[in-house]
Amino acid sequence: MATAAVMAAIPSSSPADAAEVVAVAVAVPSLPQRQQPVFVEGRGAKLRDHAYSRKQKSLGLLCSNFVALYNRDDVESIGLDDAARRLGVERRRIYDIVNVLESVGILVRKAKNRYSWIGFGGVPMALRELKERALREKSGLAPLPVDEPSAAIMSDDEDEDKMGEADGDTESEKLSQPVDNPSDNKPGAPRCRLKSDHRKEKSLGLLTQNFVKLFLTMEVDTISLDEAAKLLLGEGHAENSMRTKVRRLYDIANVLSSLNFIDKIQQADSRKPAFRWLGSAGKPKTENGVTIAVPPPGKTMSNKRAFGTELTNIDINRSRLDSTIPKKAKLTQSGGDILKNCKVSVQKQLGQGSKGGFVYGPFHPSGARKQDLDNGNKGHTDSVQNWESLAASFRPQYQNQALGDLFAHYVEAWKSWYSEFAQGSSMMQQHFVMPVINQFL
DNA sequence: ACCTCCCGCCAATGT
DNA sequence: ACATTGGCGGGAGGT
Repeated sequence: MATAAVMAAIPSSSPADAAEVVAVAVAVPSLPQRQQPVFVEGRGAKLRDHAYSRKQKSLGLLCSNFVALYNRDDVESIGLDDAARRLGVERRRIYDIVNVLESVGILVRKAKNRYSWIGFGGVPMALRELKERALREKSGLAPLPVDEPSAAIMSDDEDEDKMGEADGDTESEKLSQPVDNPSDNKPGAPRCRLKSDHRKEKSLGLLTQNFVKLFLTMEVDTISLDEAAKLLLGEGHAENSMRTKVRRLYDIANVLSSLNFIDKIQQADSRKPAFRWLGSAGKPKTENGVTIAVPPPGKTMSNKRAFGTELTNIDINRSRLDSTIPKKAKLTQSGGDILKNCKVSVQKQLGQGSKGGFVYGPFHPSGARKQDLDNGNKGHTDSVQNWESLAASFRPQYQNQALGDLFAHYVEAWKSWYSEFAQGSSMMQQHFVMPVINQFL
């Protein structure tokens, strides 16, 4: 029975598809050689010319290709089918990629089968959001309701369900246990939106966010996957669910790794592999994951990552920008378009001056050119670069009238978007969204 | 032998 | 009823 799966694994893609993949890879300006799609020689010989290698199918590589394919000025909405076809993978895999990209703000779901490319510029805000939420949860403060909008970032604390598990196996529950969400139980909880969100509680997107939260709030910037799994899961370690959780974390780690959010390292002592958050020191990854030391200047192993720590240096005064928040607007068509257009314009604007001068910051997409630091005026952008400065560097560019106009819409879109899941606690948007946006205006 | 983690079945959701 | 999404874990590749 199960053999069918095994058999199917090999063929998987028709020669035509393979060709397409190659084409994409080649077409991409400069994919760092570390994850060249086509062939991974893997220094160990043993791979016959025709050999099938899972490395060629890794989520990380797929993510790199995905980014390389869509991280450009003219991308508009992304169709899942199209993506799958062009990348030569089954649809299922696209969901994996898209889910984590969305949870870190690089994409937004626009509609069924449709996503909008936000780009790396959307990351700072998403992470800030995440961190805030994480800290809030940590301090036991109200969990910020939030929900839905395709957007990511939904609350949830140490999702722990299914602790107990007493006695032997009995995996009885499974799809039973209405369980709703234990989280979100503040006094006078306005509304329990459970609705059997049970499924969502385990979504890859949520898990991704929780994983990232770990880095954003931990004192150390390194963690092994099973430590993470242990944390993310209650301590009610159900050896079984633990294994599954770790599997998922591997998936996530691989794509985050390909985005350079994190990288795999060898824990100094225990030899145990672990992942390190590359907060503000994005450096091109090397060959095959495992970083070759060369920590950027000022980077020390146990040095606590202070990413986004200074998110408070942003003034809270929200200038005019009347807060009418007209309607809800789910950031569907119109909203998304505005957003997209704005992004395109901005990038265009920024890019025109010095080609390749656009800085992605620490999370420099692996597919982007790496000599983008050549513009001397910025100085050494590498180590100093962090999202805050990235945001700051944007400001001067927006003095342009037309852009300013565009931004008004942009702001509007974000406002309504955020108000959507900030319903109830509008303070959130004042604390984060507004300040950030104000910076731009 | 253990670590990684791809693959695709099939249930939950959405239209 | 059909189409999308995507949890899940078997089990094979990698080391």
